[in-house]
Amino acid sequence: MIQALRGMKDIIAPDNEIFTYLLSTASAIAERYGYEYIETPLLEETSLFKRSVGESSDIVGKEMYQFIDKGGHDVCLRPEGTAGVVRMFIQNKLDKRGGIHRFYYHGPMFRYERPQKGRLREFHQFGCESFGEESVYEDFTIILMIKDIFDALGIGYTIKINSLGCPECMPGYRESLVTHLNDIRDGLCDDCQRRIATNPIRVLDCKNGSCQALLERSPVITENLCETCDKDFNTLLTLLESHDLPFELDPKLVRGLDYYTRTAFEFVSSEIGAQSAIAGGGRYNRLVEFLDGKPTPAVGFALGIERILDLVKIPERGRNGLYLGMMEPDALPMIIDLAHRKRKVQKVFTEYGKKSLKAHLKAADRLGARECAIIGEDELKNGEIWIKDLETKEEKRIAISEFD
RNA sequence: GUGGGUGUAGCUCAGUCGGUUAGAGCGCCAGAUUGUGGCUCUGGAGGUCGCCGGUUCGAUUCCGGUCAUCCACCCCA
Repeated sequence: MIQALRGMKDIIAPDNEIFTYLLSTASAIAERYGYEYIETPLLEETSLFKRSVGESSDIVGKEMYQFIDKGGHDVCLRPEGTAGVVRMFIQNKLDKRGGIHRFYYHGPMFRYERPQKGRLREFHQFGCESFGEESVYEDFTIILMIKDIFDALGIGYTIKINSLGCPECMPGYRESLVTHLNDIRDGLCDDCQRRIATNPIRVLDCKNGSCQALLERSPVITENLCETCDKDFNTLLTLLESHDLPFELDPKLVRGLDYYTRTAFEFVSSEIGAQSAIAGGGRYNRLVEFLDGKPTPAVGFALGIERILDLVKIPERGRNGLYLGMMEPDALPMIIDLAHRKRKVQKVFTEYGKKSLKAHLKAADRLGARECAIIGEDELKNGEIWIKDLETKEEKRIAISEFD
């Protein structure tokens, strides 16, 4: 038997309904915030991710589905969504056009990891990217939008937030951090010793207990921000407070992707196991420039659909649709015609086989239909159809021509 | 990449200290006076006991390998 590849899942009942409900809910909210739908290719040139996500990241270093295509091009399945949207933004010269551009997207992402709860090799994200808006109020608004989405889906969360500074304050901080890290170098794990050279900021969120103990006296990023970054960060925190958003400061929150500047945040849930980040994002003012575009401030986020699937509370849906069946084979053509007519306005189930009334009712019930309409011997003779409302139990018999 | 758990009916799981026809609940199908769903009762269908190999007179059961899956580390949404 051929089965789906490791870490890849079919989205079937009951998840399929939650999946589409989630997407339509999130999309509707994004639209209200002025975002427009965008779709970008699943396959991109590998260098796009090397330059945006960062070669030092695990995602690019060891988790990409990367291969050489028949034309000899180094390509890979996208491991995340932001890079492709930024590429699209630049390629279409939207950076030169100026103004504000806001996009939302959703679709599959691919990372070659060991699967576990909340972590698949093919998984789905819903994300938003806002280009051209420098104001920290945009950072806040995007967080507010995520709140609206999770509230609409009935999902609880807390927010972890940090500021990673900007080109003005980050280099100075990085330098003092590296100095400190070199002092404690011998006590750090192998990974961290390597990170001092490649990406010292990442040492901060090392999960190794002994590293964390040594890091206690290391300089704190939020205490070393430049005036602008500090002011913005405080504005953001004040806004979060005044809107009752449950957040906690986390100076060790370093987004795993290299392109973030200033605001970095993560929405976490305590109900879903070790992979607790259900959404993450932040500001990435430098990324457009890194990818050869005109410097453009940007902020965005992505949420992991599979991670929140079990948390979504979907509104109860009652019986819906019409079930059509017959007890006399001669009536089948009428059923087919009627179904076609009815489908212009509602959901219709048709049964092609001759069945007892009891079997029809049972089938209609199981399908969740609201009405069960049957043509039997008597009805066929009189050009009528028998209809029962499965909820109110009301029954009636009317002329087929008048059934509409 | 590392560690641990699990693979028996469509689903959730029992069970076999190695021995004839491998079980339950749910689900499915059919009946319970002829054309009335959900509840109840009765009956029925459905399983190469993940796969390969070893030990044995004999393996679903023991051993090894393999694959899959789950959980955790790591990583991240």
